[in-house]
Amino acid sequence: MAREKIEIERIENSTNRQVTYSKRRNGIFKKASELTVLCDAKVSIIMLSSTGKLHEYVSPSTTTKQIFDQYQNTLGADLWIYHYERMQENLKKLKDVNKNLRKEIRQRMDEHLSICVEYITYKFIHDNSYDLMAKFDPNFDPTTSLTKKKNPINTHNSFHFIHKILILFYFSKFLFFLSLLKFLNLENLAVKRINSKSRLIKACFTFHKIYFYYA
Amino acid sequence: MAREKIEIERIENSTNRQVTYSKRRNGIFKKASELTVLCDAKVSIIMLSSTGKLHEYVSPSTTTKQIFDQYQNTLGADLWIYHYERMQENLKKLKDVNKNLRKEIRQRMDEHLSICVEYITYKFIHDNSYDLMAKFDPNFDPTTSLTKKKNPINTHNSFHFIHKILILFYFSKFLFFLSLLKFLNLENLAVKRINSKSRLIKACFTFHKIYFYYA
DNA sequence: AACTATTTATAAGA
DNA sequence: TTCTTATAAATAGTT
Repeated sequence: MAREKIEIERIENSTNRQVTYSKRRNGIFKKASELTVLCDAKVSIIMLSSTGKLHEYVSPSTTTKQIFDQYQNTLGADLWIYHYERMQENLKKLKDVNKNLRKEIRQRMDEHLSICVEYITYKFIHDNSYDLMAKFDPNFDPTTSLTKKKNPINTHNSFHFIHKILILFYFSKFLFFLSLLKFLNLENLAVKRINSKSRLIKACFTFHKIYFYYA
Repeated sequence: MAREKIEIERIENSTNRQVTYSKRRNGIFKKASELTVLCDAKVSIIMLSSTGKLHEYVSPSTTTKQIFDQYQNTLGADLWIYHYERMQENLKKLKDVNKNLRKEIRQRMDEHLSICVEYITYKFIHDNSYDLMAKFDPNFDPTTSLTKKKNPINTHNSFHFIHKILILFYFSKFLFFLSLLKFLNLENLAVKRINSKSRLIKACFTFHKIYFYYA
């Protein structure tokens, strides 16, 4: 469209190419502008020159991003938005899960504890209670009142027996703790604490000492 | 550029407008195509007609999205990508936190348990042990061996005393459980379980019954 | 969709 | 870059 007809092929002369780029770019933008007005259309043009420069045209009253968004929506191929929204959902779900986890730690601990305590208690009592009762009194009768006979404590015969019972009393508690620790997989802790002579195992040691002293 | 010159203003005749839109659209796309070849440029054109239809031109060997991405990068105003990446980071962090939380539940339970058991054990023993010892034998001497005197069980005087000791023995364990439950804020659980007659509280009831029976 | 008179765009040169 | 201008290309109105 000019002094000479040119072939539509890459212009090898760099200067010439840039001049043509500039002229034709303006021509296209002008045409786009006219189209916008004449036909009430919206146009977005992005151009990247061979030198890496960027030029854009966008119809007034809109933005390149708006038009690109509408382009993607219309195509229904907005993988970006798809992933973005999926990620938002995942994020929300994870936040909720996280919150619930934190909230439920205490609760789960309690549940676990209650089961442990219930089980080990039942087992310990079941294993030991009636045996002990029977051991010391095969004819044990709960209807017999102790209050009728008082203070047999000071008799000589009673003394060592009291000691023995007390030792069993403490030792059974010690065994109970060991069972509890074992059940809760805290044996190693117990061993460690024995070595470090913490309060718990100092107490256990006390029992231990008494028990082996008398046993 | 034709039979008549037209003013650049909205074409009111709808048919006319659509025809012009079609012709000029093709003209622009052709020009863009020529520019792409002549000047080694990349062009993206999105057009939205007044009737809502979408048409696009994009230089061969690229995509509209690629050009739009480059447009955004070049502008340095890619808030979308910014948010997307921030969200990816958050997602990763949350996943890690979540994983660690799950992993640490058991550990924390154990830690909590060990502290509870240690504390309540120490406290119970500290509060009760020596009092009980002293109560039954103010002159209690741990160096005295019980093994020297055996089987005082069958004496009449011993019988009710044995019962009393046994009751204290069980009751102290019962109290210990109550203390433990209370310390672990499981009192309500205990009450509930009593009502539902579970194994744990059946056992506690057994102690309870014995205690009040003799007390 | 094709035709064509006319306008518009632009290649080369300044 | 801009201006000029000869000429190619685009297109408005018509068929």
